[in-house]
Amino acid sequence: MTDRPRAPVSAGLRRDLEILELLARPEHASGGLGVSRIAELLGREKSQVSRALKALESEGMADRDPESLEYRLGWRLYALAARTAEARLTHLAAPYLRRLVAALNETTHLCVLRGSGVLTLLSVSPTHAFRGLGWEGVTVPVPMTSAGRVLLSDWAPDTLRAWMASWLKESPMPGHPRQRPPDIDYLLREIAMIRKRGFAAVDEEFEPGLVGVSAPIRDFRGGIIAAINVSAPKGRLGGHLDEAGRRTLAVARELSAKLGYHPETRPH
Amino acid sequence: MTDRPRAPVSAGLRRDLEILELLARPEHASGGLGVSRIAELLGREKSQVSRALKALESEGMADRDPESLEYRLGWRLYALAARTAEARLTHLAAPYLRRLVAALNETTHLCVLRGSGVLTLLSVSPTHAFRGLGWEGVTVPVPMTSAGRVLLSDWAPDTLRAWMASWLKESPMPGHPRQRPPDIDYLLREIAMIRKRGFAAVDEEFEPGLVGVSAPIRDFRGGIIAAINVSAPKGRLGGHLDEAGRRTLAVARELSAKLGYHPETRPH
DNA sequence: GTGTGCGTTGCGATGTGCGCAACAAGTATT
DNA sequence: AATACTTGTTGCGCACATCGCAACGCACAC
Repeated sequence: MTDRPRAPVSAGLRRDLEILELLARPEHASGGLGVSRIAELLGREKSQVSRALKALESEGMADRDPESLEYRLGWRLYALAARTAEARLTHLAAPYLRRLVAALNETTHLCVLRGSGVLTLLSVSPTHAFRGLGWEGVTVPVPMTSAGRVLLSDWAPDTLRAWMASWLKESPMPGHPRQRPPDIDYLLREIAMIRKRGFAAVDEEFEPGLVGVSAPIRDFRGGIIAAINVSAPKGRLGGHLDEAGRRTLAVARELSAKLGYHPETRPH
Repeated sequence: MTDRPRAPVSAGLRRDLEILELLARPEHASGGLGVSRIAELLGREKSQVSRALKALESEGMADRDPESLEYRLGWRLYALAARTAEARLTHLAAPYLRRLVAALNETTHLCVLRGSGVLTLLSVSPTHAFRGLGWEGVTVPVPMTSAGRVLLSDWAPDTLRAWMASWLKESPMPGHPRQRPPDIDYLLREIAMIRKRGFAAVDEEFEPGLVGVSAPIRDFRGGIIAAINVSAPKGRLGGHLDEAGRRTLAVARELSAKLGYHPETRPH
């Protein structure tokens, strides 16, 4: 307020995205939301929300049910999303994940590093599972998950320390308050092991009773762009976690090859 | 310029979407675009484009390659869309099913793969038929129904074999003891035909006297997420099953487009 | 050296979004 | 029926964010 030297703010964009993010929350996605409720949840003036939503609707970013006057996400968002790099990767990866599911009979995920979290792009579940649906589009903390560690595993140690320090500052563990992140040296040792054997395994570090393995996906440039993850209750997968890791790694290597990766193309 | 009586414009949003739309163009999607080129294509000041893109990037709507300084679409679009795809489907499908009902005068269903069966999310019947209470919430075995076969139809043959094997183990045909599942080679041939002509048809395989056609629904990721099915007594629909299939396919394509599916999103 | 291309930044004038308050329309309460 | 609630939209003045120009930093070419 006093001496902001230059405030490169884009208030409108942030407001619009807050609204869209709210519409995307799973608990609202099915029903839709009205103006007043959105304004209340966001702590904004309903007049602003009304005008913003009208604009969003006229641009196709939100749809409105003419009867109930409730808003939901619009067609244009989906059209745009189809063109992202993530969509292409997801599409290529789907058959590989299905093969892994057929082999292991456990749910598999395709994950990427997004900002300060691990974003799940795609989940594929075996026949006996209730339903995937849970994790797509959701982010989980990086350092406690096998997928997150794999995604960090080609970084230099000092880069990693710096990243981890800033991550700790900005990530107050929303939703998982009891979890404490691992200390950095432990993480570095884990990552060294990941590089050695090619895949990561975690045993109840992220969720009690849950184990998981992950292996990296590389593209033609040689860097890690994504991870394939398998997660399951410890009772089912705990006994043969190592074998699951090797199979995951094998599938990840095939997908990497499909993306143009050659093992000698390692990054600098 | 002179007397805009009331201008409820949201210039910022429009500008941002113009930029995103440009980044989404297939010819740029792989390469990325620089600030000057975007400004030129849009006829805007490059300073504005620079600032707008900085904001978009900070919100995750655009990604920037630090080397080439080129922008492309960001992860957040994908994350927003992925979380709501399912809810959006159930909400959007109803009018399309009704249109199909109006055209064919037969009951139509919206089906998804859930667990080891085909779950019907929504049924729409013509006025003369019994209302409701038909199939919503009910699951039927995958391999004997046209909807089930459609839902499997973008899987690779070996994945399909593995899936089918585990399905046979865990699905003792509850409720339909006299039905024997088709052998796998037959199923593979059927699926090959589905891929070729775009829809599936079954003739009394699931229930004596019952015929049905199904066509796939794809979302912005390109994968099959649901199927539209038309089922009817053979006496009524059997004569023009092929035409019904083509009409179902046409409606399914429209719905897929509404969900953000672009045909060129298909894998090779 | 000077030429081009790129992307970023300072700054004043302009125009847009902000927030209050009034309004319209619908639904429950008496 | 009249009232008191909803919920969503709109008018309007002021403040401030954005626009567009111009200058700048930087890289590369010749």
